[in-house]
Amino acid sequence: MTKDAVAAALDEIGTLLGLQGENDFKTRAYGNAARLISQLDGDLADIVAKKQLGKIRGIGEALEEKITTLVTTGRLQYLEDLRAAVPPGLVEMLRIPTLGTKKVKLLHDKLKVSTLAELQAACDRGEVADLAGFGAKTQQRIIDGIRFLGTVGKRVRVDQAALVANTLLERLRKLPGVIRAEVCGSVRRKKETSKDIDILVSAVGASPIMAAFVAFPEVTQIVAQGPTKSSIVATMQVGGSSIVLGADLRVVSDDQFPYAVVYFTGSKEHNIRLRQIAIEKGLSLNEYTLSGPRGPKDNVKVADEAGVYKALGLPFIPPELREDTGEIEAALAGTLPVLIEPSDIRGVFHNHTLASDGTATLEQMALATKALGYEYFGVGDHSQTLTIANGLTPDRVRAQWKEIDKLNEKLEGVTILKGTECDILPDGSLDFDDELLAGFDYVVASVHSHFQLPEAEQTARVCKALSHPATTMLGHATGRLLLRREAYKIDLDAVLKAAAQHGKMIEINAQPDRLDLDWTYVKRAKAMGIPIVINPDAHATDELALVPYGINVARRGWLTAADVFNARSLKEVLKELKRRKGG
DNA sequence: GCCGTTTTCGGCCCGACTGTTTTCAGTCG
Repeated sequence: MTKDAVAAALDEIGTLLGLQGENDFKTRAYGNAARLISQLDGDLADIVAKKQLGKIRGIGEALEEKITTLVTTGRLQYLEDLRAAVPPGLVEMLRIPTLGTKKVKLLHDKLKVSTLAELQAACDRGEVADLAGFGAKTQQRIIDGIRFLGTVGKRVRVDQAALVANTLLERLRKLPGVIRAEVCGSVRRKKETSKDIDILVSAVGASPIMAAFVAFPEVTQIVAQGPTKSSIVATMQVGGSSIVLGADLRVVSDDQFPYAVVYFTGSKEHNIRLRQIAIEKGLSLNEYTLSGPRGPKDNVKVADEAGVYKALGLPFIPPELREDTGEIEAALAGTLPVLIEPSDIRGVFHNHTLASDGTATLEQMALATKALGYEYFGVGDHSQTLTIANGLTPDRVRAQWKEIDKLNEKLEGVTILKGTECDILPDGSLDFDDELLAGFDYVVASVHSHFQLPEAEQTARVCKALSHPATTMLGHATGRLLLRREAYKIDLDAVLKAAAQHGKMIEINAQPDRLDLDWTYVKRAKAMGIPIVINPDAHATDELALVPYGINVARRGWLTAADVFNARSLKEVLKELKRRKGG
């Protein structure tokens, strides 16, 4: 059973226990364990086999036993019993905003509702409003919640969230009285998807800002509006589709801003660790202040976010690392990585031109690459089998090589590299013969077909492609399309092992709907010494600018410039590619 | 459920907002 599957099972146990009225701390322990497992470094099966699970802070005897059973047998009677005892409709009800486990349990116990339809009917009859602790407004919120389930509360991609967040941020910055304003939350931590937007503002007076905020043209619903906090739903139309996303605004005084920006950037788990460190120092950290044991007169005053970390005895921790996956320990030990920056990138390898399914010529793409300040443009058009994307036949490949040689004589300040995005065929072989493959500067091997293979076959297929001497790097390792298509079933830990064994690189595909390899595996790949390549997979000149989305993933995966192959200069890249070809 | 320089019990981060109460529980982050 994979980490994600184990984590999902633990999360489900926590939810089901909550719906049975189990105490919050117990249910939270399961949720916490789910997070620990999903973000675990190293191979879960190994850790289980070596009985090392109990050493993880937050996993005790009971969880170790349940996780071990899940990993070794693929099932857990305890979970199946819970599923049998709790109607699945109750879990669905939790997706309604303002409904948590306690209210759902009460609705089920008192009104005998077990499905969304039954809950809707009970609301229509006015029965919910009559329940103790409920009322007319709560009933209306539930009715609205059921109606909006399809749109509000869904996650959106980071590029979409950033667009809405920055639109609101720019409007806020123009308001009179606003001193500092920042997007916080998962958008600032550069997570691949976001459930909502958090914006923090410091100002002299909060109420005019709140009033202006809820009246912004993007605001389609006001969920809550208080003196310092408001929640709204924002809607924006982009390219024919609409983005619907919740946004919270908090307004604080300017001396509270540094503490608040830490607090609202999160993650929640990171904040809890910071608060514990404060307690160990006899201090108390909340979103407004860092106070000492004798109250306000002991308050530690700082000017900015870095000052908060310094006061806790820590170096500044970049937002991308704030997930409580070891960054606190690294900060305490002084071993935080110097994360890669967009400006470290010197070129790109995986891109398409008009020759396959791109929209620009080789020359246009190369010049656009140069305009971004890069030294090399690697073309990686599709290979012959991928006819739907106009994959290149061997003859067309040789013609493209000639064109590249000509362009390289003519162009200044940018060099075109001869690459291919070569299909990994169902049996794991590559889509060109060895002689042709040897003529490329490098080969990006990718899966574009047969996504439904059983996990063992899919894994063997990709591992075989990685063992091919011509393969340089693996493209989009899981084929996932965020929020649209699941990753194909594959044992990524086995793939990483194969890459390490054969000395191959792995791509971070920077397309915002891919961001594949996922950051949790990027971190593990680094630990295994696997070089990472950040590729825009550009099909048009403007898509070359997607590289920063890949940088986000690299930073969340703790990568430094030294860990990323295309942070190397053209000279170094050519030397390494030549070495790999045995020359 | 977990955890331990208050160690096998009794805590577990903490504040804003809402809706229901008339002092607080639930939800959310």
